[in-house]
Amino acid sequence: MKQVAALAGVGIKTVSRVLNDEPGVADSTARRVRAAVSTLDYQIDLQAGSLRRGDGRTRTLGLLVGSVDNPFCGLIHRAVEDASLARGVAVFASSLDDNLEREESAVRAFLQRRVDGLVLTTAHRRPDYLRSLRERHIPAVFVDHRPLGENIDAVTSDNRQGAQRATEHLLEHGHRRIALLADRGELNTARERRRGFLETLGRAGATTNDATVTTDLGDERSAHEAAMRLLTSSEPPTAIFSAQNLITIGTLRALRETGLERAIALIGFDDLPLADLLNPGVTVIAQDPYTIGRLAAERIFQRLEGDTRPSEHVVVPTHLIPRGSGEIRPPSA
Amino acid sequence: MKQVAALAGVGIKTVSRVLNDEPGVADSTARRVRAAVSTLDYQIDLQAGSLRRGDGRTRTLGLLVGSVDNPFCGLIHRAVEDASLARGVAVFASSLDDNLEREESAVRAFLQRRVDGLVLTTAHRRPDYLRSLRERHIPAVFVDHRPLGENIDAVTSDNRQGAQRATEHLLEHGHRRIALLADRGELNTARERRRGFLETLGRAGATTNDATVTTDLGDERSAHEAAMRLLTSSEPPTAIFSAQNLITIGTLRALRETGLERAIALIGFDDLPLADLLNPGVTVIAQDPYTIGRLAAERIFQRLEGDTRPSEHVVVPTHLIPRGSGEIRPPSA
DNA sequence: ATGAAAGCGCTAACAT
DNA sequence: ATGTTAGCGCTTTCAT
Repeated sequence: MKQVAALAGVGIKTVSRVLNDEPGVADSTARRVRAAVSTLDYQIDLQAGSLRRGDGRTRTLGLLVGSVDNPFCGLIHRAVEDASLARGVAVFASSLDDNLEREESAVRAFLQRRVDGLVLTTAHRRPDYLRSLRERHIPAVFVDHRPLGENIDAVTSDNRQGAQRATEHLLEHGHRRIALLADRGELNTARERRRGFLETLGRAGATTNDATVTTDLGDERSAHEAAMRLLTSSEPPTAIFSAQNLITIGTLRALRETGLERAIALIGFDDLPLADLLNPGVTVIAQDPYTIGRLAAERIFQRLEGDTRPSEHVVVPTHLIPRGSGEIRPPSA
Repeated sequence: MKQVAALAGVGIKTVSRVLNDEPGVADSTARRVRAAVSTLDYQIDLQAGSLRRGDGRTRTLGLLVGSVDNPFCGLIHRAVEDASLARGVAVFASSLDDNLEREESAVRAFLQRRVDGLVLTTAHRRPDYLRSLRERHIPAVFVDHRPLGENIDAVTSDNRQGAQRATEHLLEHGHRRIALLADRGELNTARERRRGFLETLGRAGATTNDATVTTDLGDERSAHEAAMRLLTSSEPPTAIFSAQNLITIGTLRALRETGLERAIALIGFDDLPLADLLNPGVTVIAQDPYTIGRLAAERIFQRLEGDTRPSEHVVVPTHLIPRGSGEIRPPSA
């Protein structure tokens, strides 16, 4: 900046003013400064600026999602990016992998780089770093998974209602023996979905014995194994509710292998690309990850602009997309 | 840091030494410092440090990919993240959207934040910012799309060879009237794939008239329209080579709508999730985005460690995955 | 083994 | 309208 000032024949504060579009610079001066910037191919150092700036802002956000190579997370990421780009804010992205330590170190890395705010998915029930964030007045919004406790901004899908809807749909189509294949039990999304499932069954007067609940399915492979066990058992269910993306895929493969894809109903939580082109099409409870990310980013920026309203848990509705697999009726019906 | 020093009863340089694991601090002193850090919940400011540090490194990388919500890009991103995490480096991620201006401003945003290196996908043939990067000695590696010119590190798929392989596969199965549905012509990946396609046809003695080439298909919708036009024409092809992800999906929908999915062969460039569960399964030329990202990140870190070997274009092989759609024979055969 | 002082590139505050 | 000076939080350099 000193060099630019020298070349333009002005003081460095004038260069700073021009580059930050501050008022009080004559047009002719501004032009000379811009010419010098261009000649020297100068780029301002935002980091150095943030060190001295009144608000201390780095124009940087930290984003922690399940994994950056997961389509659901990709859309959240894209929404956060879109909202940030419009405000000249850059986004650090990291993957969580449902790993408690990874989460801690990712948040630490963000703090050490002085991000202005955080959009976080958490694997913790009560993350330790929440206190640090509050002390530093760094706004955080949780997406997808939400920690316990009050006073926390969060945006999630309506997991319970989505699971209810799926279960009702299967009941309406005559099923009574429905199996749930669910994610790791510590995750609150998984718990909410299981609760919605069991409550709906209970309300319909189905005994719990009618339902087989398998939890702690962490990946496609374990879901596949669990589904195979179910399908080859002496009393297989007439319908399956797979409460997560990868679990749905594992189940689909098992159905295909056993040739039961037209005999046993399936509804999956979360949409899959190409789900409509399969035969039968896969009925799903679709989430809206872009909206989740957008709302989370908007909340962060509101907080950064001084919004001090009480924190809020925003619940984004899901919707059922019937495509065939969820409309299969049980044999007896 | 001053507060930590005061609490621990040492000078601030000693705190700095402890936090950076520099030698020359007595064990007992280090313990006192760490206790103070913990009491005050202090996190070092890496940005401020980089301002004064000899190498000026920010421990930050910029990543620009097609779009962060694209599964291909997600895997590149994940690979770059994995390599960076191991080195204590954080990653800024941005989406390109095949937009020239967006690319320029993303790179500018990275430079203003003083990233140590860049992993870039480009929509330009000759990006202007290359000069700036060289002047600043900021290493950059291009992934997927590569700019023209020498002296550029890049990691891409073997687009030409992959297209050759797809075309040969269709020829071997008896096809002579093969249509190519391709991406925007400016993209060098698209050009390479078209070249591989046409060369292979030529070598087989097929006249160019036998091939219908449609280019500039930017998204799923336009691909769908082009495929519908092709399939409902008076002389439809007996096989289609769709040279990109979204184009394959658009083509699949068109085949499904016209009921021709078992009559006309299809090979897609780039794998699709669930492609094996469709009926028929979708034969593809699979790329290896994780490897592309991993090699790119490794190259960046080599450069940062002082490697000055000549730059290199690393070509990652593709492989054909036969699943049914590509093995359909033409009616006459 | 430890600390004091200078300075990285910028912006705030206060000149002029 | 423009410039000067101090100082953000750290690391470097050089003392002790």
